[in-house]
Amino acid sequence: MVRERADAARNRLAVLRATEELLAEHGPERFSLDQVAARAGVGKGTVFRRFGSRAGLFQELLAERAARLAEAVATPGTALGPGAPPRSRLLGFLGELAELAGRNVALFAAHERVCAEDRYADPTYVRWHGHLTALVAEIRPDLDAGFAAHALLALFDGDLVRHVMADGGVERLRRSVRDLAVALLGP
Amino acid sequence: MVRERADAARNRLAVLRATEELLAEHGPERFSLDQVAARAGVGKGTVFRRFGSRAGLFQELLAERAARLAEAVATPGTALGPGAPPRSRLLGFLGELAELAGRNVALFAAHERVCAEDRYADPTYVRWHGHLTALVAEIRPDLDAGFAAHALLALFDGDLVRHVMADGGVERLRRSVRDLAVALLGP
DNA sequence: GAGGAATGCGGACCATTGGTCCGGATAATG
DNA sequence: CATTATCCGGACCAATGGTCCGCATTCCTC
Repeated sequence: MVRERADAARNRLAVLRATEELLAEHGPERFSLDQVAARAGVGKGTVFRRFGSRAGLFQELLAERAARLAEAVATPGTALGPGAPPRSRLLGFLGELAELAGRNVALFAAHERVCAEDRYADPTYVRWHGHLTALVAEIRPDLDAGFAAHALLALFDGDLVRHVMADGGVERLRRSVRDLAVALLGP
Repeated sequence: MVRERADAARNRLAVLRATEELLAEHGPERFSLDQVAARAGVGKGTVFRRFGSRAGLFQELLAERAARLAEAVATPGTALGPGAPPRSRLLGFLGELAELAGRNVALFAAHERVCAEDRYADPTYVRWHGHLTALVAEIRPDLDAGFAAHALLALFDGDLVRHVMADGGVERLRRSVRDLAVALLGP
């Protein structure tokens, strides 16, 4: 693999930053990739060459935002990492997810909307789902773990998060998620 | 209110039937309203005049399919109606919803996709959500009932349903939903 | 059954937008 | 500075949700 050319790197960052800005400005409203390109001071072709499609752009942005969490989950010895008791791993993970969703509502919404076709194809979703499935299977072997994992991830649906946070902020989201998870996992 | 003209009624039915056919044929793939109009033997304008938008079409179709359930839930003295114990009302309702979702996977998926903008605007969703919220509040007053109701409805996400049913059929869906609900409601 | 008003029809038309393409520009290399 | 591989940009394309209006159909009244 040859090194990324300087202009390519510069443009990639410009596009990502422009997307963030537009997400912040437009909130849940949809915006076109023309706008992204214009904001980034770049041609439309560049956006598509880099990210392949609208979906690719948001997937990459989400992956970037989720990187820290992914690392925390994979590092042994930490509160969320392998070795910790599964129950607290799961609750902790959901808490972090709530934090992440709260700080990136617009991104979450855009990402879902764009991945509606087959969300199971998105790497980040798949990773989260796999993680939760394993934990649920360990804690409540009597449940359909895969199904329960999807159900838990559904709690972070962009519209739902926005709706809940509009009246109660991140605090309410975090508490509601936790209560539901506790109820589901049993004592 | 003046009576619906004969040709209007005929065309409305033709469009609904055409939509059903296309849903059955195309499955989860998206199809255009041009196709619907062509299949119905009708002009595109007719489709839009009747239903207002793509969303309106699927909303009306869903409402039609959900009519029987809505009636069951509202009729006192029946298993799901007012007067029955809340817990069995809730579990029964979810069971019926699973049945409905299983028989209309493509419609559920299309409906969600189209209502992604603001699903809380869809009358059917709102009705279901209200019903569940009331029941949850009665059974588990300690939970955030509105949030829990959204979470329960998320179990019928079109893609999730399709995924679960692909390996286990309606039976697995029904069982998984029930297990999760039981776990959530407590003993 | 005839006449006229009200309503509905249909498909040409529009605007938006995701995605493609290629001639020209730019950056790495030596 | 020359060479070459890579990248850029915006014109272009196709699909599609939605609009519009001249014409046809239906319905009501007499």
